[in-house]
Parts: sequence; structure tokens; C-alpha cells
Amino acid sequence: MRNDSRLSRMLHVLIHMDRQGERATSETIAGMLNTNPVVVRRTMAGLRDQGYVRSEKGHGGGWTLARPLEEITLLDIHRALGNPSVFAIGPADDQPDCLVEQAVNAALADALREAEAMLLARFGQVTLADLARDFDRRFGASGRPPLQDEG
Amino acid sequence: MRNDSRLSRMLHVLIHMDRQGERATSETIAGMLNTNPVVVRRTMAGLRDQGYVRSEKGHGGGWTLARPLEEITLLDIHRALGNPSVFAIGPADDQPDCLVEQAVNAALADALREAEAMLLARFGQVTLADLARDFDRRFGASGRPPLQDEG
DNA sequence: CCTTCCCGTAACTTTTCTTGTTGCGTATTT
DNA sequence: AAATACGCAACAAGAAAAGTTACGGGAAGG
Ligand code: FES
Ligand code: FES
Repeated sequence: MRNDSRLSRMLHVLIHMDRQGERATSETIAGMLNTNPVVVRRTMAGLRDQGYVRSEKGHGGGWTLARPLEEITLLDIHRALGNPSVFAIGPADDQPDCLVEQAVNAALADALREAEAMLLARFGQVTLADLARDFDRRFGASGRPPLQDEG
Repeated sequence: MRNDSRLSRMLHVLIHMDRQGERATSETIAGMLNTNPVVVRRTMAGLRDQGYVRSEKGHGGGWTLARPLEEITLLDIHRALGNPSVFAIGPADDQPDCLVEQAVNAALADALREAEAMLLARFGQVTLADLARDFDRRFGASGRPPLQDEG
């Protein structure tokens, strides 16, 4: 089963946008993600609708952050992407007649619900600023000093 | 992204096998799961290799439980199915050069690892016998008395 | 024996979902 | 007016899972 990498990709993009400061076009971003501008617009649409980024049309247009990274959590982005299913495993039938299957579904659903709650709670506690700081740390450790934040 | 329902299906089958006691052919099981005998064999192969079920060839052959439900946990079956990925979300690139992406991956991996550990721990605590008991409870609540276990 | 039943496995087809692509409309800047 | 970008719809391509077909054993029964 294949992974949905949209969350990972959007986080990546947003942090780059913050660090670069400038306007990013869908094409630039697509180049960064090795994908297509239309795919970028499609994915970013959710973030725009939720007010995390703004898009501007026309010459000189592109994407900009609408809020500081400090105010955006991983959970926010997850939600903005439409709350996609977190799990790769699930029931064969959501409303089975078979009572055995119902018992199986109930047990799995319980466990999955609990794990999802924990995961999303954690997502809610991590801001993109946290990730940006971790990037700075890695950047420093890699030899050269960070671009910004050299407080 | 589509769900992998193999775990759910296998649990379903195993409990039915226990409750019915008789040998079940791949064709019977396939009928139960609305699928194909070859798919059943394919999926059950893992369980057989791990010693949870036995298969017998030839006339009168089929599948039988190799161990009592009490000794099989959800985690056992999950593992027997090859430890499939639990999550539908994941990184775009496992070994990215970009340090931002590395930071993103690290954060996500941490959270996912934790959630997976919790989920699998829970899977490890639930036996198929627990599910069978829940089935009995539901069966009782549905009107008629349970087939067995009316202790 | 030899027929029937049943699993084991490989190869192939179908289905389904995601992603990628093209095309055109519209807004904005120069 | 020309150039640049997003918005969106429609379609194509790709990949992964499931389903199917086919054939090769092995075991039981007559
Ligand atoms: S499938 Fe027939 S009862 Fe569970
Ligand atoms: S994509 Fe993150 S550095 Fe180029």
C-alpha cells in the first residue's frame, strides 16, 4: 500500500517558504517537490482555504505564508489536507451483518481510534516553527551557520 | 487511499473456523469473504508459515486452526501478514538531501513511531478469544443464545 | 490405479486510486 | 497588449491491490 506524502510535502514547502521569504510560484514549488505545478495548486488549495497560505494571480503572483510558522501545527496542515485517513489498515466492510465481523471491526476500530487520537494530539503540539528550528540545528551541525536565527 | 483489510478478514475467518470447528476449504472461506480461493490461500499462507493454521491437501483437506484462539493475538496475525505498514501517511523521500525535509521526516517519523508502538502494544494484548467472547455477547444480545460458551 | 478433491504457485488481467498532464479561463502587473 | 500565474475541469498515465486462470502436486476413496 502506498504512502500519502502530501503532509510531508506541504510541511517541507511551508518551511522553505518561510526561510526564503519570497513569493513562490507553483512551478518553483513543483520543481522542489519533483512534481507538477497543477498538483501543487491542488494540494495547496486546502491550505489556502484554511488561511495558512495566500495565493496571488497574475504577473509577480505566487504563494505566500499567511501566518507565522509558530501558529501552524502539523495537525492544522493535516486537517487542511482534508483529514485524510491516518491508517493503512481497516475493516473489510463498515456495516457487516456478520456478528463475528462486527466484533472484529469494533476491536480494531477501538485500537485505531486510540492510536489516532494520540497521533493527532501530538501533531497538534508540534508547530512548523519547531521543525524550522530543528532544520537550523541540522544546518548548523552540517558545517555552515544557519541562514537566519543566528540569535 | 484504500484500506488494507487483510487483518480484519483473517481475524474474521479464524474466529469462524474456531466456532465451526470443521475443516474449511479455501473456497468456503472465499465465499465468506466474498473473494477468491486463490486470494485466500495467498493471505493464509503467512498464517500457516507462522504456525497459526494448518493446511491439508487432497480430498477432505482444507484449513484448520493450529492453536487455540486464546494463544493468538491481533499482533500475531498482523505480523504473520508481513507487518504491513500501519499508516497511510509517510515521507515523500526516505533519504532526502534537503535538511528541511530531513527535519520534517524526523518529526513525522517520531510521532508515527510512537503511535505505532501504542497500537501494536494494544494489538498484542487482545487475543482472538477476546473477540470471540465479544461475538458471543453480541449473539446473545441479538436474541438467540450463543452456539457455545454458554457456561 | 484412477478419479476427485484441495492446496501451492506462477503468470496474467482487471480494477481502482493517485498522480501527472493538457487546455483554457481569468486576474494582475508591466 | 503582452507576459505571468493561479483556478479548474477533463483526461491520460502509472502503480498497487485484488481477482483470475492455469497447471502442478498430494491425499483420500472407490
Ligand atoms: S461471514 Fe458468514 S457469518 Fe461471518
Ligand atoms: S527542496 Fe528542500 S532544499 Fe531544495
